Amino acid sequence: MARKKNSSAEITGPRIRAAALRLFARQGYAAVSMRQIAQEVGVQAGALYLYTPDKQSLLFDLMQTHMQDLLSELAALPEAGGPLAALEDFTRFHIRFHRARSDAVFIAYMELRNLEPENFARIEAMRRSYEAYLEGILARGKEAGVFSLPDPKLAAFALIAMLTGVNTWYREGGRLSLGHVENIYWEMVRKAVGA
Amino acid sequence: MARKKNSSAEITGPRIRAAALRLFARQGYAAVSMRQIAQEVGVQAGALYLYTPDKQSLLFDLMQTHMQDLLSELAALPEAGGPLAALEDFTRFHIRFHRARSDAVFIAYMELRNLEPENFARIEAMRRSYEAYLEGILARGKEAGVFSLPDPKLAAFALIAMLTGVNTWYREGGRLSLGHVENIYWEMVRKAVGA
DNA sequence: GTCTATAGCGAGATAGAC
DNA sequence: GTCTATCTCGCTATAGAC
Repeated sequence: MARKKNSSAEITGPRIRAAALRLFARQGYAAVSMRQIAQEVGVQAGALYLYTPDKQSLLFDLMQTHMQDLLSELAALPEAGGPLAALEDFTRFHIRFHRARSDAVFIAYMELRNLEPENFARIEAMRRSYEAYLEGILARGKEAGVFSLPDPKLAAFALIAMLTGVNTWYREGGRLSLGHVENIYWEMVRKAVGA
Repeated sequence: MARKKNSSAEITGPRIRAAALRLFARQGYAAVSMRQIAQEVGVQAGALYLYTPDKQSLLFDLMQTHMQDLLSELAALPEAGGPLAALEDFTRFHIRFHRARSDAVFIAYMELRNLEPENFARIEAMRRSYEAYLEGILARGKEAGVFSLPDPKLAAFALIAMLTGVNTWYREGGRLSLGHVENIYWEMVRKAVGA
């Protein structure tokens, strides 16, 4: 029989992380107090330290989990036929994944400077790995003559920035559905790489 | 005869703003203390309050000045012949302007959430005005049949995000000069709008 | 596992000497 | 115009009761 004495206790950890994610995204890591997080969860501030050694670790956990999810979902994408199909899959995946986790995306970009050097290096390595995946698609497409682009590395930076930018303006229930947005951005991406 | 008694005093205001700009960009508004700013300038914390009523006003001044500079330099761009030339001018202007003020750009984007509602609204209005300028170029080009793009508004968002992204990776003395980067991005922009 | 209480610190802002 | 000194507040993190 599974332990069940206090079911609410067993989900306090995830609830703390969820509250921290929301608050860090809205106000910024430095501006959020542990008391605020505790209040959001419905516990006292001291209780948080049963789940995290300190505030910095809480931030790092959120960012690390986010980047690990990103890389593992990317790896789970079905194999595409050629560079053009792979680029379309990447484009649609990037928009959907980032849109679904706008708080984590915002934190992973904005709070890098609040990480201690060692933690920063770990997150950066994962980010570079993600960029390298796209750069690989672009380089292969260029070699195969499918894409026409001057510099795969810069193109990867440019496309990722462009696609992530959807998060700054897209709102549920607006003029366009996310599927429609995907189509429009995919058309711009396809043209930008000369395909 | 101009007042000259204490020349260092006359430049304390600008030095405070410069120090705040640097520190806010590197550590974030909430993480920077007035004492830190004062130390950077070489005065005591209390002296800062001769130049700003409080910390929030200091942040708002920096952001407002930045946006005003952006809009006035944009307005000072020479008239371009057609939409294609106007788009190229905008592209190169955006990259150069933002690259030259990366601290202010970072703050203007990241610290929006630390502004009081009224201040936020003022900065947002200026940002929308800048976006509208690009959207106008794109809409005119689309109507004239020079550009082929599905949605001028989304294209404006996408291109601005893409161009601003240069700031996240470009470093002086790297593989490419800024002029070279401009050329590469301009080629991607031109293709993306189907010109 | 959560609470109350608090230690220890540093923050923003102000008062008054010079 | 700048300094020193200080008020008041809120913060992170910990101790110990339950």
